This record gives sequence, C-alpha cells and structure tokens, in this order.
Amino acid sequence: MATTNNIANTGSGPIVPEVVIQRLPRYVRVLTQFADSGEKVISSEQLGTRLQMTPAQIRKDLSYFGRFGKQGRGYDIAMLEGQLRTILGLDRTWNAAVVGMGRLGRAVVSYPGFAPEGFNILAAFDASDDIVGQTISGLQVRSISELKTSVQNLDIKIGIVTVPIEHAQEVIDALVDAGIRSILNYAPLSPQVPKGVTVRGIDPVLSLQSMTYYIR
Amino acid sequence: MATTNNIANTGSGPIVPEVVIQRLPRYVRVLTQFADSGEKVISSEQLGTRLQMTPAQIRKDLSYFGRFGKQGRGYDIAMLEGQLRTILGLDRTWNAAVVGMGRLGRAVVSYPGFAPEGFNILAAFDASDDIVGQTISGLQVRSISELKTSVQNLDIKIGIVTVPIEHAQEVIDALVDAGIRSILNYAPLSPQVPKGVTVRGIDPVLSLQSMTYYIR
DNA sequence: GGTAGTTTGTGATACAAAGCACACACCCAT
DNA sequence: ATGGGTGTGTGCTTTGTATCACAAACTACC
Repeated sequence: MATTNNIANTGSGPIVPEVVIQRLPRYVRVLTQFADSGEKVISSEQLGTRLQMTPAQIRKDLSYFGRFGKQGRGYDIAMLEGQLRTILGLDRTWNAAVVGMGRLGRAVVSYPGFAPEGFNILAAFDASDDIVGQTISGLQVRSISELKTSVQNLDIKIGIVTVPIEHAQEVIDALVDAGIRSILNYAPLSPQVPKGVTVRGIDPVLSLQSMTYYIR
Repeated sequence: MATTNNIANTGSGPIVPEVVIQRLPRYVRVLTQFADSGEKVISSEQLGTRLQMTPAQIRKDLSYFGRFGKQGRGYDIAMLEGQLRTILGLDRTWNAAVVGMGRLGRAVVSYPGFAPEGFNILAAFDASDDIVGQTISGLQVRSISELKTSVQNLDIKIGIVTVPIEHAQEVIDALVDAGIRSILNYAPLSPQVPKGVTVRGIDPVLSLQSMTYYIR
C-alpha cells in the first residue's frame, strides 16, 4: 500500500506530479532544522546533500511553484519554508479523527508528534460498546454511528483508520461518506476509494517485506 | 523519507526496479487473502481490480522473475504466493532488534503484527540506564554498548529505530557498523547510509503533510 | 478433435521523471 | 562601478516506468 492516491489537483496552476508533492514536506523539515541552527540562506546543493538527492531535482521541484531563490546566493530559509508551508496547506491547523480505539488507536491518539505540526486529533471512534464512552488521552470515545455528524460539527478534515483489517474498508467508506477526503490508513489493505480521496498507508510489515529481498 | 534505498540487487538475474520489489508484498498479501477464501486460481485482471492497478503492470512485474501463469487460465494462487515469498525471502523468519525503548519502541515491540509474518523481535536496546535491565514485552532491555555483539550472537538482520531524532543518525551508524543492512526507521529524518544498506521510513506526519496539499 | 473464448507474456510504444549544462542574475570585494 | 565567483531557473537529453496490443498457449464445450 504505502501510498495510494487518486489525485485531485487542487487549485489552479500547472499540474504538479504527486512525487513532487510528496517530497515537499521533506524540504520543509530540513529547512526547519537549518533555521533552528541559525542559518539564513541555503543552496540546493546543501539541501541535496542532506536529503541524498541531486540539487537539480530540488530546483526543478521548486520551480513548479515559483522562483524562490536568488542567483549566486541560494534560498532564504525562512522565506522558502514559509512558501512551502503555504503551498502544502501547513500554514493552518487541521482537525483529525481516529477510528478504532484498540491498541493501535490508543498509541496514535497519544502520539505527541501530531499536534506540534498542526494536526489535532479532536475525536475518537470505536464500534464496541465496551469502549464507547471511555476517555482515552483526554478524548471521549464516540460511537461510529455518530461519525458523520461529528465530522461535520468538529470540522474534521482527516480520518485516521486504526481498525482491524476486516472492518477497514467499511470504516473508510463511512469516512468518505462523511465527507472526508484525506485518510491515513494503518490497516494492512489497499482500500478502494473514489477519485478525489487521498489515502496514505502506514504499513511497517510491507516495508519489512520488501527489504528482505535485498538481504536474502 | 518514506522510502529511501540504496539499491543492492542481490543474486543474479536481471536488475529489477525497486518499485517492482515494493509492489510484490502487496501481491503476496492479496494472494493470501484469496487463498483463504478458498480460491485456487486468479487472473491478473482480478488482482488488478483488488489492487487498483492495471493487469498489464502486474504481468510485467511478475515477468521479471519467471513465467508463473497459464494462458487462458491465470495463476495458481498457492504456487504464485509461494514463488513470490521465495523471491522476497519470506520463506524463512528474520530476526530483528529494536533500538529506543521509549513510548514508540514499546509500542513496536508489543505490536502483534510482526511475528505472524516471520519477523521476530529478539532484542531491545536503549541508551538510558534507567531503562536498561527492565523487561518489556518479555524482552530484557540491553545497553546500546552491547549492540554489535548481540546482533552477531542473535543473528539479527533487521534494525528498527525508535529513538528520538537527535540520536537517530548515530544509532543508524551503529547498526550499520554492527553489520545490519536493513533498517526500519521511525525517526523523522532522512538518514545517511552507505550503499548496500536499505532504509525504509515510517513517518505518519510526512504522510499527513503531503495529503493536505490536496484538500487545502 | 476442432473451435470459440480466455488470459498470459512481452516486444513496441508512449509517458513521466530525473539529470545535465549553461545563460543569466545576483553578490561582494575592490 | 566593475568584474570574478557562485548558484539559480530551465530547455533539452537521458533514463526509467507504465501501458498497449497481439501472438501464443491454454480451457471448455460441443
């Protein structure tokens, strides 16, 4: 799975390849690091070294969105980071909901890495009556039957799926039905989604299974 | 990060593109599901529908490794699954070690999805004296100073990195130094590794950050 | 056992992404 | 203010990947 997507190029401008979009957050991350270490300017050469890619590719990628650099100098770090964040929609916060409050779901809602990046988990859902009503990491677990209304009331834009594989497709269908167009899927399947919905899969087993080819 | 790799095409035969290798585990997964539901034979068409890809691509991918199908019929499910598992090195078990026993490392060692797929976590490491010696999910946490000897004694082939970002690169260096050539990295950076070492990154924040582009 | 209907395996083709290389812009030192 | 040095932006080339399309191989049914 790793990274399924039915592209829906938002906004106007040229059509940007999805691979490019997927690289942008990595640029943002490195820019943030350089900014933190007090640097003001960075060249595509330096970025490339850090990210293990050619400077030309970085310049090409950036050129899809504008001309951010100065010849003979490089890129102003703060400015470029800001531009990229705006392009990616990271200049605001996003509300998310987690569906499936088993072991994995609990780990996800208590993961401290989302909020600092502007992803706020505002709701947790589960199908089991034993779990609904419990409070986990400060979230009152809701019944899946409330999914659609909660998504609308809380302005939730991202769904995170942590249910067992046998319920994953139906949960994803429910999220789509509720109007969600971005799904982070922890279940080990390639879900079917309509065009316009983006799904990213998190699947450590798949990653391991393709690595063994190189060491077998 | 998502999926960095310095290719090292093992064995002989033609050079197989890495994208192809990364798709094979997905084929294996679907084949297992079909086998479980009692099917005996499957066509590239059916596989394609399930995986949201063209039948031609599946046939091309498989053709890198041999001729597994029968015209007018399709593929024998059990046979193809077995072949692919052998190709990927999944016809055996693999020993892994987790480095970093914080919140994330604990979640990883207690994740029940690895063992059924033949990935056995045999050792856990941490740098902190407070944690070394503790038993977590049946594993006695060892000091990182023992990394190299443990890797050798326990025949560990896979390293799983769950340390904070500021120690990730040094831990990865230590794993490489210990002879590890396959690393699953949960830390949010693009690590530098020598050629011949494969790193796969698990990074939900990066996934989210590239999805927002499509809904912004 | 012949024929209609499938589905594979694969060259050829089309499409997409990455890399090259250089004109041009800008900085800085003098 | 002028010139040497540096690094961008981008058209062009190369490399890589996906798709097409069809002959060949097999099945099933009469």
